[in-house]
Amino acid sequence: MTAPLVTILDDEPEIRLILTEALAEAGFRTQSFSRAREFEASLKRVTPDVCLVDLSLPDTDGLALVHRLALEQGATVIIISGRAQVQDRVTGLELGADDYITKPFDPAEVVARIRARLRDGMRSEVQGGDIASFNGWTAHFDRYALEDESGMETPFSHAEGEVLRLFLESPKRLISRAQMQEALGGAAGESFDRAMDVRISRLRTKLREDPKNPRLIKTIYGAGYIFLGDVSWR
Amino acid sequence: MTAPLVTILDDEPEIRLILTEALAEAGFRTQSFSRAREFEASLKRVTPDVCLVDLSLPDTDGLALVHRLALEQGATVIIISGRAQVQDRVTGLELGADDYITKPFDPAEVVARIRARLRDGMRSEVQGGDIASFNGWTAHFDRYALEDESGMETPFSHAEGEVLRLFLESPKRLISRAQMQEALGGAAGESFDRAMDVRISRLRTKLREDPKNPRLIKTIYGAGYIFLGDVSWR
DNA sequence: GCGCGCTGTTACAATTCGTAAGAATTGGGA
DNA sequence: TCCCAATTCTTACGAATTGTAACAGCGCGC
Repeated sequence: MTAPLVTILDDEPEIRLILTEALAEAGFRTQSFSRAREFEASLKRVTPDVCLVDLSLPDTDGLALVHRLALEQGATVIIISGRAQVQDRVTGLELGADDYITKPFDPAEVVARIRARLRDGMRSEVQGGDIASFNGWTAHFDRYALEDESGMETPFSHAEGEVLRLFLESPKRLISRAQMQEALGGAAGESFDRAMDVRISRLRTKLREDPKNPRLIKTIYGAGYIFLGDVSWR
Repeated sequence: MTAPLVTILDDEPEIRLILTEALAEAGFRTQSFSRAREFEASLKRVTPDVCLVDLSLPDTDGLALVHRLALEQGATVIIISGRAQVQDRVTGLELGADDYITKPFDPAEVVARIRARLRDGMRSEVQGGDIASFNGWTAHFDRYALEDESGMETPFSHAEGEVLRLFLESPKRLISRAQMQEALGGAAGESFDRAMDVRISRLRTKLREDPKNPRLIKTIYGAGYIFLGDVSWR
């Protein structure tokens, strides 16, 4: 799978530089343009996944460009503009832009917003199911099954999956009982806390833990639990 | 076509009021909630097109809620928060939110951003034909038949087709029982819900699912169903 | 009218998951 | 070291949820 392509259209060289660097670091391919004419010409050759467009361009009406891109070409457009008035933002968005970021901006936020746009392009596509491996096991959350080293699968229930996911999301870190209740949606204070023990117990069984000597799910007496194991998500 | 449904989750009554009015004026249907618990309960009945969520809720960790909504339920989430730091915005977006608006906000901008989200929901819905393929099967809705890998066809009924289409239109996403009733035109509350089980059971048979270990139509106890399988429409 | 397939209803089996209760473990203090 | 109370584990049980077979009503074509 090739990296997503992001184009930058801005007449200030400094902005182009900052964005190019930040995007490259985030793993995107980039192309940058200082003039709308060149940019539009390039569209005949490639289709960027996201277009960053500055509105205040010397050679074109930025809004008209956005409109062409977004509504006619169906491109994903994020406006980056120095104009911060609400009215500007509203018109930009109404004209078809997918997002509107005002200068000065933080590159990290730009990256996060680009990712958000790419995500909902993905949503209908083959979303890479969440799969995590640890110590010989592979947890397939998409199909609710735990895979053995030998390839044998043991199904797990929704409730068990919630616990397992919580562990795999914070391995080698103490997870207090309260945090777990919170994450599992249980209203705190109730007698629900005993149910949590049972969930963990059942999960341990499926992971074939030795009760005397658990290797993956450790109990910290009086504090909570800690999941050991080297997790890698895919 | 009914107006899009936007839900508001915020503990400040004033904010709810402002948003409700602005959204109603913009032509949306709205539902507002002050507590996460109620909100999540309502999701079992309806599927909002966009969820506005305030992060600073008294009864839940807002970010965890956003994560559940966005990644597990596949909902479109816009965070509305008083926290304006770049770091907050980035984490919110990384966790799956589609947009992040900081207070104080202008209702007009909120409306514009909601519209932007709805637009790209449309974009992927322009799927054409009446034929869908998934995991070796091909469903021909035009002639009510399921085609095997080997080309063998099994006819399916109208009722079975409704269920199958619903699944194929939202693969890898939880579909609650209530949503399914809604989509299948069943008046809720009646004993019709058992009929739905039967439809699904029959569909499973035609898909030759192993009752002990279904691979395509998974049951999420207490929540609904989820269709795994990589769907492509033609 | 008759037969056939579709679909909802009912009844009962299977599964999930929280609760309760007793057993086991832990850690502190005598 | 030994004992006790707090905490945690495990098992059994039961309520709620879900699966599915069997049956019945309906509509349609012949």
